[in-house]
Order: sequence, then C-alpha cells, then structure tokens
Amino acid sequence: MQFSVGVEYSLHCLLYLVDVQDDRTIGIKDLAAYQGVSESYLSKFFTKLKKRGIVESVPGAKGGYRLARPTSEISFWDVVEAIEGSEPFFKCSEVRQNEIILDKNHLPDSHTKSPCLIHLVMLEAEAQMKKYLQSKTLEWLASEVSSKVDGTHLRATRDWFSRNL
Amino acid sequence: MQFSVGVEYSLHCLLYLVDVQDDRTIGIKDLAAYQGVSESYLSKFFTKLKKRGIVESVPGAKGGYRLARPTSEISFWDVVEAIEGSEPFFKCSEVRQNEIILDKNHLPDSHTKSPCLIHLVMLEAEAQMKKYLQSKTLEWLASEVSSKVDGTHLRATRDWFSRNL
DNA sequence: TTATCGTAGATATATTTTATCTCCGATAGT
DNA sequence: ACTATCGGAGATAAAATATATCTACGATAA
Repeated sequence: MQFSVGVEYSLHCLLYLVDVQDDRTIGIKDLAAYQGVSESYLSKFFTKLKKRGIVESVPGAKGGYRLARPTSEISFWDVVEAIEGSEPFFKCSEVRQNEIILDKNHLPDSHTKSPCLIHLVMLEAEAQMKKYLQSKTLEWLASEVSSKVDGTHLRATRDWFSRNL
Repeated sequence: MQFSVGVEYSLHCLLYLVDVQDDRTIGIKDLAAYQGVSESYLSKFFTKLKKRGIVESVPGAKGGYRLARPTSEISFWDVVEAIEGSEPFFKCSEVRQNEIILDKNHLPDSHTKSPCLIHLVMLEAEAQMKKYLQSKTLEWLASEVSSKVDGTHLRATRDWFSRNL
C-alpha cells in the first residue's frame, strides 16, 4: 500500500506552474531537467494530468504546459486520482463467496445482494482520506510555501524557468 | 495504491474466531479449507497477526488460533497495520533535493530541516483514514454481521468450525 | 511416542512500479 | 513552405511487490 512517486513529482511540478503567466507555459524538457528525471518519464504523468483537466498543453515550438484551472480548484485529491487512477484502494475479492459450505451455483442472497460489510468500511475509510485531500488545494500549498520557504530560492526557481524568455 | 488481499482474508478469519470459546481454537487447516486457500498462504497472515498481538496460537495437537484480546480492542486499523506494515502510504522521495539549481553538497536549510509540506499533507491524510479505521472494531463488525446476515448461515459456519469437537 | 499444529524459508509466478528510449504527428515561429 | 520543437503513444526493461504454494522443522498436547 503505497502512493506512487508520480504523485510527488506531479505536485512539485504543479507548484512550479503556479507562477506561470496565462499566456506562457513550461515545457516538459525544463520540468524534467529541473528535477533531474527523463522527459519521457515525467510526460507520462502530465498526460494523465491533462486527461483530468488539471493542466493544458500548448504544442509546437515554445509550447509546454500550464494549469488548466485556478489553483483554488486543484486539490491534492485531484492529483492523486489523476495519477493513481479512480480504482478504490480496497478492491473486495468477495472472499466470502468461496466459503466451503456454500454451493457456488446457488449463493444465498446475503452473499450476493447485500454488500460486504468489510468492503463498505474500507470504502468509507478511503472517503475520509479523500475528503481531507480535497480540502487541501494547490492555492493553499502555494501560499504555505511562499510564506515558509526561503524567498531567494523561490525567486531563483522562477528565474530558472523563465530564463529563456 | 492498493490494500493487499491479506487484509480481507484476515478480517474474515478474525470474524470466525469471534465465536470461539476461550479454551478452544481454530486451526489454520480449517480456516484455509473453509475459505479455499492453502494453509501456508493463510498462515503467513496469521504470523503477522500474532506478532501484533491480535491472535494467539496454541501449538500441538488440537491446537490452533484464538483472539488474543477482546473484540472491542481489535480495530480494522490494527489488522491493516499488521498485514500491510507500519510504513506510511506516502513515502517522500525528497524530490525537492534534486532541483538542478541546488548544490547537493550544500543544501539550504529550507530543503533539509523543514519538512516537505506535501509530505505532511499526505501523512495527515493517512491519519484521517487511520482514525476512521480505528473507530471500527471487530466487536462492531460482529454485531453488524449478526444482525444483517442470515442467521441460518451464521449457525452453519459455526457448526462447521466446531464439527470435530 | 506420535500425530498435529504453528513457524520459517525457499520457490515460482504475476502484477505493478519505476524509468528510459524511440518514433510519430502536430504546430508555432521563421 | 520549412523546420525545429513540443506533446503523445508505445515498446522496452529492470526492480520491487504481491500472490500463492510446497517443503522441512520444531514444539507440544494427547
């Protein structure tokens, strides 16, 4: 049970995109170089982020990515769901249907119609996590970062991404 | 990001152990046969459950497993932690330390001493899930099941496990 | 004494994750 | 119209994890 690193890379990248003007973009090349990973690797995540409408792409020369909606409308959960997919963490294998005392061809209603209680609990547990992650937006993260992280470094980062403009 | 099936098998098994008298046990053999899995597979999970003090074992002939504490003191989270381990779901790879503009030998304090904000959010998200799963106990599950599942089937299950007494 | 049970370890397979490279098509700038 | 640049898709490969079983071992209650 682990989140993939893609979530981490994505969130960091989105943070870099916050400062980008509406008419500008940052290319995968720069995002990858800045973080020391390959372009093809990072682009995997951006394809997913785009599918979810979190970022939008501008093709062609001087193209790249920018945020597709306001930072207040991009939550941690949106990113997790984009990268990890929408499948619930707990996929019930319906273990109960394999009980030896059951006739597999004529399962009782209690084992087919009514949902597995264990499954329900796990789904609700995930919902609790989801609720919290939905409450944390990119807007919040950016403001936290700008107040807590060294200003010089933030400026250096911004300058690096816009060094070729 | 998926829970392993071990969590599901474990919870079902623990449910079967709820009805067992204090001086009795159920063997891996029966638990495995009842659910249609191999003994060695299921025993993997019971080794973990034992290490966490959720079940206790009685060796030798007529031995087996029983719950090690009251059902009210066994939560879903206890089981998840026993099976999945105590590692947090989100392990921060400290991606930020690889930023190209940084000198890896002289990282700024903001990147070493203060914790990664993204990491903190993820840890808190996990804590939310944990809190919920801690609130759902085996006692609760057993009472839900006994009120919602067909009584005939529950009795048949109990009879099967105690058929050799 | 012995059959039974839990424990540990080796093994095999399948799936997922991580990561990179290559090729293709679209397009913005010249 | 040309072309360098960019995103997008797919193939690939190594590493890690999950799933599942078999075998051998040691303890012990009957």
